[in-house]
Amino acid sequence: MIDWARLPSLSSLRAFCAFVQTGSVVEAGVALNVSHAAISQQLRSLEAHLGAPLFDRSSRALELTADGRELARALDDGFGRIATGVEALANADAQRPLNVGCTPTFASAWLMPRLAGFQVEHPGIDMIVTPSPILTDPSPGGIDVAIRFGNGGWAGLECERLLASPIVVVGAPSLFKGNTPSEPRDLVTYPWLEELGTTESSTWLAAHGLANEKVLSRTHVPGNLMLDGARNGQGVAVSTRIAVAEDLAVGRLIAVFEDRLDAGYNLVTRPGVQRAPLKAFLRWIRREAAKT
Amino acid sequence: MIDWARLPSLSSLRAFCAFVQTGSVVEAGVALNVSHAAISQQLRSLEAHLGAPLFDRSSRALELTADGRELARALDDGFGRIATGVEALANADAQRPLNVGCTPTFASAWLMPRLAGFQVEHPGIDMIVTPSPILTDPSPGGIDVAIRFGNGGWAGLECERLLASPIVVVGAPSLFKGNTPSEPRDLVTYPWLEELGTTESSTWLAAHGLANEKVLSRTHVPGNLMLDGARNGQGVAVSTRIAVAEDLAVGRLIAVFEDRLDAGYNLVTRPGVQRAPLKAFLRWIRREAAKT
DNA sequence: TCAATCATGTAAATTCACCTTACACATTAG
DNA sequence: CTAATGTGTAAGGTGAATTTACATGATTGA
Repeated sequence: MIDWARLPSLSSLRAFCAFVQTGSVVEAGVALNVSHAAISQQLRSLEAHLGAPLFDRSSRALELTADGRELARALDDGFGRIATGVEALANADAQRPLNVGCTPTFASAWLMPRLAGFQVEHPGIDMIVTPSPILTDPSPGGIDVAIRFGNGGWAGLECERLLASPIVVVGAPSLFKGNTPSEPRDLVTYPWLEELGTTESSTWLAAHGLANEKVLSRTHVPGNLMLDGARNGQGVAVSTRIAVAEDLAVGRLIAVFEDRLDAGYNLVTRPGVQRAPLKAFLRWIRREAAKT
Repeated sequence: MIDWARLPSLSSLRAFCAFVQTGSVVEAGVALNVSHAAISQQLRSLEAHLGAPLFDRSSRALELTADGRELARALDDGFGRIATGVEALANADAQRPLNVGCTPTFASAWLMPRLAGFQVEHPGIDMIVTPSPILTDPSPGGIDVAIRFGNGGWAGLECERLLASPIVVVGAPSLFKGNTPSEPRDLVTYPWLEELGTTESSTWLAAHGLANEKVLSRTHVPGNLMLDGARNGQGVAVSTRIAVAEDLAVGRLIAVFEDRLDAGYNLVTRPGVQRAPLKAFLRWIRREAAKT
């Protein structure tokens, strides 16, 4: 264990190290971006603290004493190791891929089509998109940012609205055969599709006073298949307007109900420091969202 | 060459290192003798500077991330090396013997008899006394302090009056046979003794208007033998009152002339920092001189 | 040999990084 | 549940470090 109290001020050690490396008080000042006077005083205070002369001041140019050279070696080693460690961290940090968590639906409908643009802008940053229907929290070394649907309120996380998007219930035109449901209750006569691990359909039904109704059928499918199924007319699905925007536009799906709630997709991050790649991604995705 | 601009503040690195070693913010504060809040802020600023999360703050006790552990290793190594270097220097410095330069006469007459007292007070400090008739300057790694006769004015050195002492011309009673000289001129009829390498006799004669007088004889002897010769009645010698005090007191020598000049012995040191053993010696010798 | 230049030293004023204080809040233990 | 413990944050204070301005002494070149 290091006895910090016995160490001289780190500034003075740094000044000494810089002086040794540059060979002059003036240049050491340049290296540390301070005036030569600052260096001069630090060197003096270092000598005073150690109680040993480090320089032979008999000529104009300072020369190291034997003691001084010994200390110089130690400092060069020590600070060198520290600098290396810090650099390594900065690099490792920049290179670890950026991990984005979101729902499979959002990933395929909104994120993936745009992601190429980000990678063109930031060729150095590798990415992992982790689609998962369940809420996975950002964690150090894991997910950097999650894109979640909802209206915030996740404890211990920072949340920022990315895109407002109403919840919609969709189905293929072939499913309704021109007989579009007009009441939520009408939907219980249709088969339902639901993402594995979620209960969005129940939640939606409950929100519309149909908590105890039994629907025709419920099919749980892996996330990315839910909308595929809906497009094929296999049932109705609860989704978000954003996720099905394209399908609605080309008429592949019909939105039979749309909730005007203050909900949407959010950027969810850990509070505190954000590493550089994450910051770049957040800047980019905010801009993309604003384009919509 | 280290790129100092890229390094985070050394204080924050130190705080992080202390935190790792102690395992808690509070204890790190204790180790560095600051408040826990100071540590907390430093850690935060370090994370911000590096742009990488170093801690998992999900529970109360901070836990290091993988990045954090890596940095911790680097810092522990680096600061460890630095601390070792500094310690080594402090020790080496304290152990190198203290080197005192003075004239042989002063050494044997004044310094050596008292030196035992110093070594009793400071058993850890080894000493070298380097008697030399010529002026040897204090230098790093060499003489720590010189004790010189004169009245100052040595360029580039610090000078402090230790003992006032007139110059005296002495001879053995047997030499004068009761016929003590009363005029400086009378002395040219006696044989002279002089320290090897010095010209004190000529200086003294010149100072008394006898520059061109030829004396009976001049014998140059190694320093410590000059007074021995004088005691044996082999001639007159120029010395200082201090150096012959004992001889005068017991009547072994007679001071035939005494100059009342502002001269005496001085402590001559290099300006700047003084290592611990030197400081102790200076304190001691000032006290000894004051006793006289 | 003399000024001109260059490198370092010093003093005093200033600034800003760092610290303390004080309070808040969360977690763990009893 | 309350108390004890550990960390976070804000605001304000302080001193270490820095700058500025000038001095000194060495070196260089005319």
